[in-house]
Amino acid sequence: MKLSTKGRYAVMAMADLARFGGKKPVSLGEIAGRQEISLSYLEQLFAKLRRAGIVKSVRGPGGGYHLARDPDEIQISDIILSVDEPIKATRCPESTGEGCLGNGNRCITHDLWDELSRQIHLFLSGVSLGDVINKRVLGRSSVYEDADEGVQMSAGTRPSQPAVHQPGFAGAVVAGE
Amino acid sequence: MKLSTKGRYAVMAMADLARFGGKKPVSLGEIAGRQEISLSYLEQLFAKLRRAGIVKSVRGPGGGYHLARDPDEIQISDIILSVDEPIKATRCPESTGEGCLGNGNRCITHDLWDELSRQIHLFLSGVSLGDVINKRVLGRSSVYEDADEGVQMSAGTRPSQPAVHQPGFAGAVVAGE
DNA sequence: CCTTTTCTTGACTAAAACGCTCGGGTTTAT
DNA sequence: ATAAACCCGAGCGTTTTAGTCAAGAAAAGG
Repeated sequence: MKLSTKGRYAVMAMADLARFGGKKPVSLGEIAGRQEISLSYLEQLFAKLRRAGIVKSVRGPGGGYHLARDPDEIQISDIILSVDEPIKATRCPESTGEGCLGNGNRCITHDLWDELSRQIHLFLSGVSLGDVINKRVLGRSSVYEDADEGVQMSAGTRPSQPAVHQPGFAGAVVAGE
Repeated sequence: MKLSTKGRYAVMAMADLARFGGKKPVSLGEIAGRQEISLSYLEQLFAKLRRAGIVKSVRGPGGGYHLARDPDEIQISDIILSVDEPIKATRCPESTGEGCLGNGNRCITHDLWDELSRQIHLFLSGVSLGDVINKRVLGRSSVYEDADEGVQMSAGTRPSQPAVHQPGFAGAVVAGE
């Protein structure tokens, strides 16, 4: 799974839709205005979201988009996977296969990326649109020092220092597989 | 933080260095051969790793690189942060500030990306080079269903279904901030 | 019917990033 | 002196990103 600004825009737009959508469908124009995303770009995103079956469209004047399901039933990972294609595997021929390197041995770090990828997906599929619009996502707040235990790997012995977090970071990416 | 193949190569190289390094320094040529990474590219990576202080160089014939610290004291996040710059914040002026959008309100999804970014960093700073070379990173194995609790957000009520994992994914990315 | 609103689709593009090469240094052991 | 290795910066081809543009089709309202 790949997360870029495209995916972020999609989530923003979906959150907007979840907040302002009721009986009446919401037009892309409204969303574009509120979220400051170009209309044509939104059109592309919603085309994919519709094909993925997480929104429904109503054409004609007064038309727009509906969520296809309850906000609590739409995971963030669903949204991102709809708009950001699975991405090509850079090195490492296939997940299940053996050799990453030419000589046939699996690269030492393979499991690490696998696990990271899994963690990210786990996280994003553990958060629903409903969570987001109801602010059920913890912000830059407290609870953080003891949340440490939350992501540790089951097998890891960790004699090292307990994760100093440089605060100024931008984003995070995992590409390839 | 940003994760690309550059970061992966860096981690692979560092893992190689950790495994094959002893009293004698390891030359980039050896690493390049074993890990199938171009020598010149490795040089770039190690220049950054050296500036970050996690490797030490020995010049001249018989020279090469040493780890600057014990493998258990080097976190994967250290490596990645050394080679992959913090990246520019696409939208959202600054982490601490108020308005993401022009009108001054904070975008709804801001906390979500913040939290995701934090989770990834948390994960990667919870794994050391030592963990990687000693296979203390759990692979595509078991233990997974109950690890579920591990990444949930402290505040989240989650009425939704418990995270169906589509197995076939590639990687994962979070860009921006 | 005609017009307008809105979705629908596909092609195209400028700019950036990525992954990588090249060519030339400098240091130091032998 | 030679050669092994690190050191460093410029450049280069490709891909991805983020977005525009243009043309169309559906449906509501008059």
